[in-house]
Amino acid sequence: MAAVDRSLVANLPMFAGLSPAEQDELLRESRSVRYPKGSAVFEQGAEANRFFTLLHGHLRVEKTTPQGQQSVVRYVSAGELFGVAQAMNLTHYPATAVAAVDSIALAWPSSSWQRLIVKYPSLAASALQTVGSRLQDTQARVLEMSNEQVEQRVAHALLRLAKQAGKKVDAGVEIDFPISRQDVAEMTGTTLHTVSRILSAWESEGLVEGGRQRIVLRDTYRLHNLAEGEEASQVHKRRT
Amino acid sequence: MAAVDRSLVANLPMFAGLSPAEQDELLRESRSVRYPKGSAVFEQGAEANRFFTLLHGHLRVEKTTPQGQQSVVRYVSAGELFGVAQAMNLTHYPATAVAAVDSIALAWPSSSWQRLIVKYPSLAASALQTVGSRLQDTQARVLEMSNEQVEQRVAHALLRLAKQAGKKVDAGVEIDFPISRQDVAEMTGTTLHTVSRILSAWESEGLVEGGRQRIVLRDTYRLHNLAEGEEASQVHKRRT
DNA sequence: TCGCGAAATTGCGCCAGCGCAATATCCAAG
DNA sequence: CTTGGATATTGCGCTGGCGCAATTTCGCGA
Repeated sequence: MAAVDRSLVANLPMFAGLSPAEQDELLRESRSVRYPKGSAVFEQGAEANRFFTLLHGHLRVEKTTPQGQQSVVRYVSAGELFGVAQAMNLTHYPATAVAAVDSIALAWPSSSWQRLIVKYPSLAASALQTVGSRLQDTQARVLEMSNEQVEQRVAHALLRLAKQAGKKVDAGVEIDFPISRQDVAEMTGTTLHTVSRILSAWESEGLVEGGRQRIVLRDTYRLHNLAEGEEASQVHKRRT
Repeated sequence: MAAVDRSLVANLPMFAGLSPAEQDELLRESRSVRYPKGSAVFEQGAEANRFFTLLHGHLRVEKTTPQGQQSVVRYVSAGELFGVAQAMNLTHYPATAVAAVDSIALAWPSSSWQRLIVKYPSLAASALQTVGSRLQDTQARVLEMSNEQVEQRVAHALLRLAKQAGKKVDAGVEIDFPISRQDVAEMTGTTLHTVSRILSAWESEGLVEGGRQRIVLRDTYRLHNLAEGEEASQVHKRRT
């Protein structure tokens, strides 16, 4: 597809440790693809015939149980390697990736994976690290869900989102893509109702600023305290 | 240490795809270490200076939060590669591994990892697959904790344990290592009280058979139903 | 064999958070 | 501008499962 210049990708993790010539060659095997907001990059259960690096935008990765319940697994930001199912010996994608905003990704055929990692061992290292840090994150989430109250989990989730995709604005740090209360609920294992209540309470305390599909963190310090359980906020105590 | 014969390890995942000579060489770089029941193979936060393959026994991998709450991350069974923190670019172990029974592991110095994966690319593939399937498991757990009731989660946990470390006995399938109610609670994100209540209820329905640090599944079929939420058991309805 | 400590059981009361439902608000399409 | 659908807010009642605590059971070491 559209030719992508090496300079655009040279500092992506996936291309780290490769010579310019090698980077060019790797690039030549890829196609760049545009994904309009709301479209799926791949679907859970579909054959895993490509792997990707996100050049621009944000993806929401979600998983649906056989019973039909959905959860947001994570968000992918620009630069990340994703869809490497094949590398873990999965023949099918274990989740669905949907563009949260208009996005662009580089795609390689999965069939090249074996050949590529032999030729460029740093690719395997890159993948291992990607998968490893995802494992860390996911385990952290399990710990949170085991040991923390809903309010703390929501605080953690927002802080993580802000870190990963935060944009500085006057009011504070804004999550750089549209995200609904429902999405946050699916990330934290609760309901949109509870998330809405919590955010409303926080808003009235000046911790965050809400909006339709929009969240701005105004006081990350206090949110941090909340996340660590150092102080409970007043969600349930009605103002008198 | 004690010389380990190639024939003992040839069919471990880690040694798959290597020639006998290569297997021997890999073996020569390792030491085999005995871990008596209750002893730690490595501790969370310690420098990750070795990686392992478990030859015999079972390990419990647990993680403690800064606030001091503990969770059981998983159990390691014989044959598995573990402690590969270094491969994911972690300098310290993210969790503690404790021998649930007397166990034996092969240990390599982490410093060899880089050299070994260059020499034996199949090692990287092996690690990638190990980490990948752990990621799948962990994500499955997140889904469970988001969408399922405690009872279903406990059922899932037991079934997974039985699959991984089940020993057939007359009464059914027994988990092949000592496991307390507390352990199950820490795997499912609940309290030992609740687990105890659930197991008691199940016992009186003939689903399982309990004991001190001992669980036998008697009716995996009905447990499966429970796990999938097809039928709720009668934990709370007292018999009249 | 006894005694101690870990493991397990069980009753009771409470409350965080869910389910339900009504309403409000916003955005995009026509 | 209007309409319809998605998104968000909020009140109310209920309950699953936790916290607390008393008691029992079991296995191990002396």
